[in-house]
Amino acid sequence: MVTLAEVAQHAGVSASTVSYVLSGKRSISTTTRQRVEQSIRELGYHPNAGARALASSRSNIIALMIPLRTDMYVPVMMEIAIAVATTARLHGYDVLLLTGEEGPDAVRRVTGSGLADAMILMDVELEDERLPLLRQTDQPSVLIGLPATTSGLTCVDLDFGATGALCVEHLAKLGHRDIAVIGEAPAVYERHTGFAERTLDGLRSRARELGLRVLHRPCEGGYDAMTVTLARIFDERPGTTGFVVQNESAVEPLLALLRQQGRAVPEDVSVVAICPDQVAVQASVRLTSVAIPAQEMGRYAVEHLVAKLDGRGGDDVVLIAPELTVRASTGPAPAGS
Amino acid sequence: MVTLAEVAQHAGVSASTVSYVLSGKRSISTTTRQRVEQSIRELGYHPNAGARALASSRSNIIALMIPLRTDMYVPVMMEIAIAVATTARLHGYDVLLLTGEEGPDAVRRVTGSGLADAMILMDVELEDERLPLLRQTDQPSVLIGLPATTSGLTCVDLDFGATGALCVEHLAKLGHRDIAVIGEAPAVYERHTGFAERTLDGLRSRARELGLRVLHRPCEGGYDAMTVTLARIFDERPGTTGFVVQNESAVEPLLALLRQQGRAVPEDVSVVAICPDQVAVQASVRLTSVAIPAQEMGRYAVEHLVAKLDGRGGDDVVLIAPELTVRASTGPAPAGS
DNA sequence: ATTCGCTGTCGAAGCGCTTCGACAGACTAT
DNA sequence: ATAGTCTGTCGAAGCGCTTCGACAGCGAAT
Repeated sequence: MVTLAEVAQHAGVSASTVSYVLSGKRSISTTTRQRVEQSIRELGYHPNAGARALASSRSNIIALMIPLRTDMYVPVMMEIAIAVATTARLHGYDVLLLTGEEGPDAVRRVTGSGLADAMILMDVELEDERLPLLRQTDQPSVLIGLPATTSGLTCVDLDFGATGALCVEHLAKLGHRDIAVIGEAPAVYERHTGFAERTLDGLRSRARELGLRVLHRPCEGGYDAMTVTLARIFDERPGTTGFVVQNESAVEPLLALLRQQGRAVPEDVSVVAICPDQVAVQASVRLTSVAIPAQEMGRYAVEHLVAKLDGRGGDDVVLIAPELTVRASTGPAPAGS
Repeated sequence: MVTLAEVAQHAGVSASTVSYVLSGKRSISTTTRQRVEQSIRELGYHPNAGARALASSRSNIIALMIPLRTDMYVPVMMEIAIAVATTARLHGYDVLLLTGEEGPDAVRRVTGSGLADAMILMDVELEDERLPLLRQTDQPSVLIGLPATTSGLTCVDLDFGATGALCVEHLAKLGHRDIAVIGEAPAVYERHTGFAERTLDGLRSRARELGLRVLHRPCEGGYDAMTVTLARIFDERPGTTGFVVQNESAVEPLLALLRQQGRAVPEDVSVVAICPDQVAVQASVRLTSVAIPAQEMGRYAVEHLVAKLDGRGGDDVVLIAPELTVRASTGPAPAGS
């Protein structure tokens, strides 16, 4: 293992000079710099991460806490994780992967040990146990998601309220009057993750303004659950022609069942989904959808943290404006309805 | 930030004693141990990761290199990542998330800087550029996947050869004679990731022994590609009654198209998939499938590394035996065929 | 010619921990 | 009673780096 001292000796300078070449924190003459850089290359030197962290009290690592559950939003989480890792590298940071399993203890461990300089938390609940710890520590953090109170915190999320409103507006514009919302599994509402409620609130209040009727049904994914849910919906509101789906594992079952019942999409029934673009494009009908901006959230989170670690920027709640992409699953409401 | 020295002072012992309490590397009297542990709790002490890494040349971190691509096997990769993170924590390790983007440089960086004690590599190609580096370094590593030559390496993977054979055996036992294999996208074969070829080889040679006919067609996911592929298959082999699908994004399109063409599953046509259980269960027909043992691979990789870091165990190639779960998509071949 | 302020370099201290050798004291075996 | 063996604890060295203050050398300003 090559050390700073060896590089220094090889280049005929002192260790501190090499360090300054590396960090750029003091000016170094061009000739010296080149000589040092040459030595670094020749010897294949890599600074020791531990020593660096100890001396500078900076680990150049960002911790990313992902939910343990793999039953929901897997592609979204993956996309966020990859965006975080990629963006972090761009700024010279590495990413430590934590699972939600450890809960608040993980936060304590990371802040206490100096393992990471900052944290990104996903799957934030309204009254998340980790929040008090984040507020106490002076280590920067970003939440992906929105808790009940955000004072002293930095958050980024899709504006789910606006998303709900946007979906219903689109359907209204096409002449649909009776809207059904296929929501997340009941467990999601019980866990108080917030985004599902926010979507619903935004959707309902816009629907009220536009004079639409809304029926909301939580739904586990899969064919069996969807069969029951759909039957109930058409029972209660036979005139339903617009669907908003927020559960990606309900999308394909819904389409299959509608087909099976002889209801054509989009001629008889329109469907808007809130899901990653990939799901929308790969479905059996290309879905009009509002995408979940996973990449953008991941990138924003890292960039905010980097800025904060550099002494720039403050707390901040960013709600990303939803964008609705029209594809093949929505069309004018049928004349007879 | 609380340091070892402060704990030592608080407990009225020397710093080294506290260190030995923490590591258990020397015997400590019960009374002293308890006093120290008490102080640790009272002060909320967490050892500084950097200092520890520097002094012990052990970071207690395992690096996990995941592919950057999010177009394939996302749930599998996520499951592996989570299994790795969870298992690692169980053994006192944390996980550093690297993307494949950096390629061999990432390997150099990690081994050179002592950022991690060991690495797990996913998405291994037959002639992977990272392999020479792994062979050089004395840092333990595990590949998830199988390169062309495995000498001096540790690998774990599903036994895709046996998987192919198992699928074809199952169909043969049910009386199917004409089998079509829906493979991965052509790009996968060109990238030489190996598993697709191995599946095919195993499948073909078992089919030959059993006297079955096999037609193999690579296939991009999605409905349009599947439509073309399926048409060609029934064109060339109208008597095809058994399908083996290795591309999870082709599964649902295939089922939909078969339904649409009036071919009932499993009465007219049987389908075996090679995919995560979750996909198999959530499909519109519950699929007979061979699962990809993501958790098991992740866990094995970590446990092997931990053993190696503790000075136990050596190089080793582990191929996990496939298990076929019979669900609702396979049945006896139709009488007339 | 003297002073001043740069620029570029060096030496040394110290970050918080692990680990090695030393050793006091309590036992056991002779 | 003596030597030998443990057990439990301590002090000190050092891991490889960053960073602070010091300072030599130089050109610009007086």
